[in-house]
Amino acid sequence: MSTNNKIPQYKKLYETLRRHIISGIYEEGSLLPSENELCAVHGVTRPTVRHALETLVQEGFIYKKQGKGSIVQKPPQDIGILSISGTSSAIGKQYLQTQILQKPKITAWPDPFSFELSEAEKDFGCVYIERLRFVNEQPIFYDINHIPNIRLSRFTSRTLENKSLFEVLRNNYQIEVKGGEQKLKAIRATAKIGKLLKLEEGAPVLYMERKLNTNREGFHIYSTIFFNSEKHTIFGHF
Amino acid sequence: MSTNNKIPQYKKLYETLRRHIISGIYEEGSLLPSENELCAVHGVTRPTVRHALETLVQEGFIYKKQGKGSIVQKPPQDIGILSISGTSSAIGKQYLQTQILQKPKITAWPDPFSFELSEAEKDFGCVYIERLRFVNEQPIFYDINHIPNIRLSRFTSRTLENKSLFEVLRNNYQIEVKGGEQKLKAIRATAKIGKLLKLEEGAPVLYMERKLNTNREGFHIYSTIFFNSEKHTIFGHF
DNA sequence: ACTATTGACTTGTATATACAAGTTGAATGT
DNA sequence: ACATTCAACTTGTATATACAAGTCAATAGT
Repeated sequence: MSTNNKIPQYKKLYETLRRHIISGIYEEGSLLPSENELCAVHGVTRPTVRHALETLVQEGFIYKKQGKGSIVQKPPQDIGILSISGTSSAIGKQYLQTQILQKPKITAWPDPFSFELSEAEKDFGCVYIERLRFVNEQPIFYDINHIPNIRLSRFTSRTLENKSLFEVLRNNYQIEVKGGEQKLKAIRATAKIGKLLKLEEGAPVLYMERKLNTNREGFHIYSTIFFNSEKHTIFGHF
Repeated sequence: MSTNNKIPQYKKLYETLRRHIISGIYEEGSLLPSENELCAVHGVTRPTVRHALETLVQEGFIYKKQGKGSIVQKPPQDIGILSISGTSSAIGKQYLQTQILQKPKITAWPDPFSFELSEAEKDFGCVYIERLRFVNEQPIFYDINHIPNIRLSRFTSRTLENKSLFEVLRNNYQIEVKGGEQKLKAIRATAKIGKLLKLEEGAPVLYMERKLNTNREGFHIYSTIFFNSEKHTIFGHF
């Protein structure tokens, strides 16, 4: 079979439930099957089921209530990461467009680099991507990404247009973002940033640098983000 | 006894280990006793010990490595919440001073309020606190806090000067912050904000609104923060 | 002197079971 | 008609056990 049996059962169950929640099989606010039902259906014991559910709780897909059950939540965009909350209306994916300014390109790490790199990361060089995102045709989000070039075959030829970078990494390379750290600042737009985000020079811009951890040890995603917060807000769960 | 036995064992063990880590009994990078040792010492079984350790992992106090053990990390300031990272040097608590602009004061909720309130929260009114924080005598952090006035007896008479609000809530009211959501913006300093943070009017200021969840259901902490990011950065884990 | 293997540790996954505690709706009693 | 009790669910906590898999140092073999 294609889905290897080396994957632990609790993780398989987690993946299944996660897929179901994302695909909308369970309505927001509705109950998941009870733990005992899940045991019966998937042929595992309750601790295993609970392990899977705990992971879903951690990532915000469900919350639990004793005596009641596991309640499905509106799936967050990403774990603890960002979503954009507009002043006008909720931003569905249809309104968010992504333009690739720099296609994935293999290069050396910038020197100096804002974060400290592990040895493995230094040795392999990195993949570099620049994107500009639009909400209702207005540029609001300019991000520069550095990803270590470790076991990312054919990554540079993948198209990221209007796709989530995280989803590509997850689906094609089994890389999952697990958390990370970030630095935040409010800065004045430089001429370049102002031009990209259609702001006058000197306008306040939200600036962030982030280092994201993944399930691959020593493999981190580094992003620098410039955000036009004139009409929109960055919204995050944690 | 004073420590009630209704507290689950895994939680007692968690509290104990947490206290030990914070007090510095375990050096950063060193190993915690193995799971089996902890079983023997505390008279519980491995799943119980593992439950306690999982909680510590989630909160960033330790991380685990299969075959090796549980490794102690530099305790984070708070769960997923903020710390301040200076340009000059690491900021120890000795350099961070807090001035209370508005002592805890019982009042009605502002109307309108940035976040939606639960019924219970609306009914009870709130406690209002304003603080200004200094790093090396420079003001960098102005925060406005609203806390629902539910079972917070004698809170208004407590002194918060140079104490963590979270620690007071945790130690005196058993309220633990569990996560939350936030909105981020970069704005121009108004006259008032500029004066408080010693910035010229119009200078970029990092603005955030946050709603923090706690272990008390329906009890949230609401904060509005203005941050002077001229020389410092907000640093956060998630 | 160097390499490979073994064994004793560690954490990770999983089973089977039991009872406590919170929720809910149906049955019961007034 | 209404309130109370109760039974059948739910998740929460905990025990006891087993084996898999990763780490590391001592041991044995060359």
